Parts: sequence; C-alpha cells; structure tokens
Amino acid sequence: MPEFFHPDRLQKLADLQALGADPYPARSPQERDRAATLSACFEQREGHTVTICGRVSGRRGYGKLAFLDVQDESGRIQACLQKDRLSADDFALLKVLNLGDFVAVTGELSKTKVGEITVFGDGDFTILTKALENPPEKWHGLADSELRARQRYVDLFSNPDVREDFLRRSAVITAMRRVFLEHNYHEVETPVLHPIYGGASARPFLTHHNSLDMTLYLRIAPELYLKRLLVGGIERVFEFARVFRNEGLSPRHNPEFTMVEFYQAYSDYQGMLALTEELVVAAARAAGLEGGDGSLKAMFREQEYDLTPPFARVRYADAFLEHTGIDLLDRQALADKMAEHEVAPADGGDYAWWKAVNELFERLVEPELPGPVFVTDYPAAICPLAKPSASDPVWAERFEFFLGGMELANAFSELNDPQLQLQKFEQQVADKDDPEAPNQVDWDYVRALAYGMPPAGGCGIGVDRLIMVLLGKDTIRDVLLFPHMRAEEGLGEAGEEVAGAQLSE
RNA sequence: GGGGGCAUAACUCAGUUGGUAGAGUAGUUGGCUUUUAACCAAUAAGUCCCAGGUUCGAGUCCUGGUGCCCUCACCA
Repeated sequence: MPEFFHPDRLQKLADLQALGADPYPARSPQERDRAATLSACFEQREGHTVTICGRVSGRRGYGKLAFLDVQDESGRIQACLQKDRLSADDFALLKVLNLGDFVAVTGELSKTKVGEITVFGDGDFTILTKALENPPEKWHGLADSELRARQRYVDLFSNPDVREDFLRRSAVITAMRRVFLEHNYHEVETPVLHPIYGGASARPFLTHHNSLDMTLYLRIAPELYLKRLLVGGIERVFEFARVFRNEGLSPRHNPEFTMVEFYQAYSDYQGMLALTEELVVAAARAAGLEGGDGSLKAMFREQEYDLTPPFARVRYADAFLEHTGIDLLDRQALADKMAEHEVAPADGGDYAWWKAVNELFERLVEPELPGPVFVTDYPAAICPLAKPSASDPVWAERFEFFLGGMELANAFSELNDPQLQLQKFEQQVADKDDPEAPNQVDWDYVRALAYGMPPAGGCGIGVDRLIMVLLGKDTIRDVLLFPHMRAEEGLGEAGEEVAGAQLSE
C-alpha cells in the first residue's frame, strides 16, 4: 500500500486540530473573488476588502510575514499574511500550512513594493482543506506521462496548461451543441447496452445482464437508435455518444471515445456536409484558433491546417483517379493494382470487390488527403447504411471528412428502403471473414424502417480526434481526461473480479 | 500481437570500469516584515519496478516477467 498520508502532514493536521480548527470545514466564505477577476479589475477593486479561495501553490515565508500563491480555476493570485494585521490564532495557522492545502484569505487588495497585485490578509484566514499528500515539484510539475494520465487530478492542478486545454475541450463541445440547438435539433440519449451491435464495423465489448440472463454489447455506435427516432417523428436529433470498441490502444485509439451523431429528416448528405463544416468551424473558433484576420488555422503534428471555410470537396472516384491514375470502372487496372499491393477480394461478389478497392483507397489515397477535405460519393457496395444514388446506384450518397490525416466524420443520405436494408444486413452477417461484421440482423431496425423513415441525412464526427487537431495534441490521451490504462499495481482490488460483477454465473 | 526504448526518494533527475545510494524541489527544525523557482543553517527520507542468475561484491552485467512510451498491424 503506497503512503498516501504523509506522516509530517498527519502531524500538521493534529497540530491544526490542537489549535481548535477544523481541517475539513463544510462551509467556505459565502462570497469570494476569482483570482483572474481581481487581476483584471484591479483599478476598481484596489483598497477594497476581497476574499480569495484556492490551493496554496507557492509559499515564501519570513517569520512575521508570508507570501502565498493561491490558485483557483481562473488563475493565481498572491496573498500576503502579516503578523500585525492578523489575529494571533489565524497567524498561527501558517505554522501548520503546507503546499497543496486549500485556504481562504480575506483582506485588502493592493500591490506590493515591487508592484504585484496582492491580497493583504487583515480579516479571516482559514484553512479550508488540509492536504496529506505532497504536490509535485513546483517548477517542473508532473512530467511523467503515465503519472499524468493516471493521476490526472494532479496533472490538472500542477500544470496550468493542461487545465486550460481541457477547459478548451469543454468549450468546443459546448460550441458544437449550440450549433445544433440553433438548427432546432433535439439532444437525446439512447441506450449504451445493445442486444445487437451495429451502426459501424468494430468488435464490441461484451457484458451480461444477470437477472435477464442475456448477453449485451456496449454500443459501437448510436446510429440505429437515433434513426428509430426519425421513424418516430422526431425530425432533428443529436447525441454526444460515448462508444466502445474492443480494439488495440494507440495514440489515436482509446477503447471508449466520444462521437457526436446527428440526423435530420428531409435533409441529405449534402445538408450534413454543410452542417459538418459549420460545426468544425464553430469548434475551431471555440478552441481559440481564430486569427486577427478571421482566418482559422490549426497546428497539428508540425503541420498547419487552414480551417477557414469553405473546405475542399472531392468525389471518391476523382480522388482515386487523381492519386492512382486509375478509373474506378476499369476493373482490369484495379485488379492489377490489387495484385501489386497484395490486396485480394475475398470472393467474386460485388461487396468483396469494393471492399478491396476501398483498401486500396485507404492505402494509396487517404495519406494524400491531409484535409480539411470532404470526400464524397463512396461505392454503394461498402455503405450498408447509405442510400445509393438515384442516377447511378454504383455510388452511395456518402461523404467522409478528413483532417490532420485522419477520418473525422462519416455521413450519408440515410438508407430508408427496408427491403434493401435487410438485404445489406444479411450480406454483412454472412461475411464470416469479417470479425467486425454485426452478429445478427437487427430485425427491429428493419421493422422500424418498414413503418417508414423520412428521407434524411446523418453524420457522425469523432470528437476526440477533432479536438486533437484543434488543440494540436499528438495523442488522444492528451485530450481524454482519463484515458484507459492497465490496472495499477498495489492499489487494491482494481482489475480483480468483484463478487456480483461477474460477466456470467 | 511483432520490433525498439525507458523504470533510482513524494516530484524533477544524476549515478564513472561492477566496489558503502546522490542533488535540486517538496517535507521537518531554527532564523528572517515586501518576496516571487525568496534566502541562510540544520535535518529526515529509498523494495534502485519484480523474480531469478553471474560474481567475493549488482542500481550497473545476463535471463524471464510487469508497467509505460514509440513504432507496425487492426480500427475512428
């Protein structure tokens, strides 16, 4: 068992109690000022009595005088505690104060001799929370990337940039939500536990419901439930959905991640394209990427991306032709290329053929698409949930959005022909070679379509990856507050089977 | 899962050819009423990731394992 409770600090806590103080009072001062506000509005508040609350992040003591750095969410401000301006009891608290403790200081807002804005304590000085663990080194902060992720709470308070970045993530999501609401969308929540997994191709996590004795899957996408809502007559829906995919970890993959999916009746993939562009632009603004001239530029992996709209659009077939020199209708040239790259269709069927073509696309074309760019009109055979083009059913009304070398969004004119949908489901389920294919036909979804789903556009955006690009973070771990980690040794039962929480029995 | 790298005090890091485990910060004690990585003095603190092996002797060399990072594969 690691030592969480530092013996010296336990002694200080006892000393604090001996002074008659509560180390963990329930109440804080009713009114308090934020550090950033006091700095910004110093002229108006100078000479007035103010109160600050926060964590002590620095301390410079002089016997009868001490300077404290007090840190709240908004920033840092200095407090000065002097023996001749405080009660003897309050001044004695300095003796039992450690870095990392939370305090409240009431006093006059003024400046020191060297001009630093400072709260000169002359009213109440209280310890609001006694910390029993040492904060990290004050100059370097917490640097070890594993510790930063495992103990994000420490990372957040000891590295101000980290806190700033996560608040920017929050602002980005708020901005996207605002765009949806401006377009009269409704925010909904759909199940996370799915009896049949679908709406994407990925391996699921399994779980088990004890009293129903049934296997359930953590959702890999909310898509099929959101479209049921279109059937039900809710015309514009979105969900910021945590989804779970049972695949390897990497700088771009976490087993659970956030997608925002949205569906709009009486729209189509072109409508989704326009809205996606609007969302990305709003997100970029919220991330603070707007330059003085109104342009939006993101730096990601040492490359600059211009997010000033409109973004480029290119048809799938045109992009393929441009980067490989091959016409997608030229089967012989494609077959030659497949042989060259050791890509082989699983069988003679259309589905297998186009899957192989798409593998070429991912290998040869996608790396040439740094973005931002919309690739439109995908082969219909590999789009089981997209509506084929009326003018040429080889192509589906679908686009993907690429940025920073990653696929960030995927959208279609939603397939609403129940018979065609059933056929596509059956085809997928029959693909035994694909471990990511759905486990069974989602009959209820087919039935829902049978009642009629209005023509609609739908789209899913990978929120974490979008934020990676906007904040210039190389790894997804840096945009997730608590990225998945293996169980830490020596911390107790984490990772062990807990009675009542088994998958089965 | 394959390949490469890292693991030393609470934190940031040194550690020579294999020869008694080190510094700074944080902590503790004392001094100091305008500092800001305050300063001065004293002091405490280690499963050198784990388990084996080689050796008179291992933080250091070898084998195996664990965790993390990078990379490839799969994926968003």
